[in-house]
Amino acid sequence: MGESYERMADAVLRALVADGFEGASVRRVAALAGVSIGAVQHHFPTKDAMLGAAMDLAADRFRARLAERISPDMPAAEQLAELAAALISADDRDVSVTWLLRLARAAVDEPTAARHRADWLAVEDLLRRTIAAAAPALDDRAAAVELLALLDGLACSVAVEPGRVSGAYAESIARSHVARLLARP
Amino acid sequence: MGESYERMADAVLRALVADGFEGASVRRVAALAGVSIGAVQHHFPTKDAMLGAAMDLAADRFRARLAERISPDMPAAEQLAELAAALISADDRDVSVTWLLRLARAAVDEPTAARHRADWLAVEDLLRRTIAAAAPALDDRAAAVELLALLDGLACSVAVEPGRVSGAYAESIARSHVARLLARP
Amino acid sequence: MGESYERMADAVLRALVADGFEGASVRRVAALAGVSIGAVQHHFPTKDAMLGAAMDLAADRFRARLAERISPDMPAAEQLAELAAALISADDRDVSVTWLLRLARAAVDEPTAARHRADWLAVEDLLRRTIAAAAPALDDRAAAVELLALLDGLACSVAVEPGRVSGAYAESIARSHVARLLARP
Amino acid sequence: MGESYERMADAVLRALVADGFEGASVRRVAALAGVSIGAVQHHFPTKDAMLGAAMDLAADRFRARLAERISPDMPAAEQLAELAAALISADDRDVSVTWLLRLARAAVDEPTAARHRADWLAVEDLLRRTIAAAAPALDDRAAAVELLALLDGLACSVAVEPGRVSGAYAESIARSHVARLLARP
DNA sequence: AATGAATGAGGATTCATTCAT
DNA sequence: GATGAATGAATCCTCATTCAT
Repeated sequence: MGESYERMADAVLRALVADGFEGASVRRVAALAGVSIGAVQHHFPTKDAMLGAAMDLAADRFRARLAERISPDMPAAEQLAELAAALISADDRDVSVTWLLRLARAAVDEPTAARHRADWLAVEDLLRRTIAAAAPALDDRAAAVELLALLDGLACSVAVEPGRVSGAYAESIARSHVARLLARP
Repeated sequence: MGESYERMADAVLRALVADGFEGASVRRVAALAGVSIGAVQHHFPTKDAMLGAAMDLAADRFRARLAERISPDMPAAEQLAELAAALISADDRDVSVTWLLRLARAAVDEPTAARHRADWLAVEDLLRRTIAAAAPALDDRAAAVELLALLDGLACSVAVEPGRVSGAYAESIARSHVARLLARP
Repeated sequence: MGESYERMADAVLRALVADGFEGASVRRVAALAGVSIGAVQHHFPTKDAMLGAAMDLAADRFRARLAERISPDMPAAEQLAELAAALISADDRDVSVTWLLRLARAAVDEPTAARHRADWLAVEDLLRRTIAAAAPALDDRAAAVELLALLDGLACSVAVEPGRVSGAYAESIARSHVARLLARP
Repeated sequence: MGESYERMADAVLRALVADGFEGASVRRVAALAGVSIGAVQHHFPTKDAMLGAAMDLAADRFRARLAERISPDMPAAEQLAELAAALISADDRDVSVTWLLRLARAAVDEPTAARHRADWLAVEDLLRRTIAAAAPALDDRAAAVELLALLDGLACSVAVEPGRVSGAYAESIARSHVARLLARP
């Protein structure tokens, strides 16, 4: 991809996390990356492409984090707990803020919504399969939807209100939820 | 307040829900409300005032909805279930989208964050008190935080991915969660 | 219309005549009119509107010129000769250059083409009626098309090659053509 | 010259005819020719060179057309009629539009004007000599200027208003004009 | 001969805001 | 209470051009 490409994508992410979509102007990104405006637009022909690259970068980082934590050799129950903890993204504000910004944009921008739907369908599916493996008797669909919604909500709380809900507290709640879920009769 | 004031505030809300903060320009609001630009700025001296009015309008509508559903005479358990159902805002996309937009903005804008924190602290408190009344043996803090996060997540899902999570499905999940919560040993 | 509106439209015309469409940028027009960029765009929301206003201004000036020269009391033959002389626009380079620029734009821009066609159909019609009045035996259609094409060509020559075809020479050619036309057996 | 050179020059012509000078950007030409931007600029170091190549190409095509139609063995009267018909360029919109674009540019750009003047002086001269050969008694200068202006005007009409003046109608008018010219007492 | 990165100026347009009416 | 003129900064984007490969 080239060195400066990544520096630019990272600059977009920083601008996004610092000031939201309003702050992610081509000018500011160029300044943050230390390149010319034209250079930014050479790599990202349109602003949507620029934002998309930032979203992809955040997704990549999130997936890398996930791969670090979870291995296929773990018991399914443990995998589920780790998955839950990872989805809160408590330790990486960049990822959680970017995700939240994309979520809000998805509510008012159809292309973003399409990508968000595809991603979240995949995450729901992953949760379902893991739940089914760990507790075959459950209604895996309902359990997955509930768990994913809970994790989304917790991620929002940690990102915006760390004073009310700390990352550690959110993680403990998520782990309790998973434990209770797998213990259901 | 005047008739045109409300028409303008409603226009802000519509612009916000249609296109997010980027679409809520003074121009567009004036066009949507069918008044001149100057008229909008006569009532909302600054853009922040304009957005604030929209947020207040959304909050008012949400509170009205809540008051319709819940009466102090209900049993606490029933109050909790109704509260949960209401917080999903499944039947009023305007409210849920506006709330989501404000949430995302709170992640990158401190004044917005301050107002959001105050509101959500109050909601958590309301949930805690209701939970404490309905099931005194529980850890009301943890239960309230978990429930609120779940409802936030469900509201997001319904607003952005109604195909994956319908309003009715979200409500059934919320009611099951409350039922399980109150049934804990 | 307002005083500054006319000053702006005139500035557009000057920019157009000085440098063609490439020179008629909003920036330059604002500078030429001595107003801010925003002021220009307050009156001309889009660049096409700006150019259209300039075209209209040129058309107005041309019509005023025409009205000065021709009165309904003149004999039809004299009217035709005056009309021909006026259509060369030999004495107003602004008008002839603007007309030529619009003609070229009409070749590659459909909206401009539509307006040009409507105008020239009307001019052809005026010529036909005048020819029919002055020399009823002629094929007025063919005579009008030929005369109009000749005048267009002469106007181009005078505007671009005054050294080869002076305004006076062009007018004498046009008058000879009209005289020969009306003398046809 | 190379194969790709011609493909590029042709792409410039197509871009020019499709959208005028504004559409003839290096980018668009590269896209139309299916080559890289750098490739275009390798052959045409500057944009003016690129436009010049397109003009030359159009001139070449026009000259080829002329050579097809006219031979030195024809009677002068016939040569004149064929010359007139060819100058309308009724059957090659690319040529007539390119010529019209250059004409308009000549009105506001001195270098273009210089080239246009040289070309048109040559054409006038050719017409004069042919007229002098066919009808020695005429004022060849005036006749040539009038004929050339008529043909220019007809070419414009056919290029921009084919609905009002078809190519065939323009040609018949031109031929009548020549016939009348040569029949003058 | 051809490519693509990089530049920086300039394009039109939208924006929130001020002010006089 | 309402209007519309005016401002100037900021928006994204396209442009022609240079340079290293």
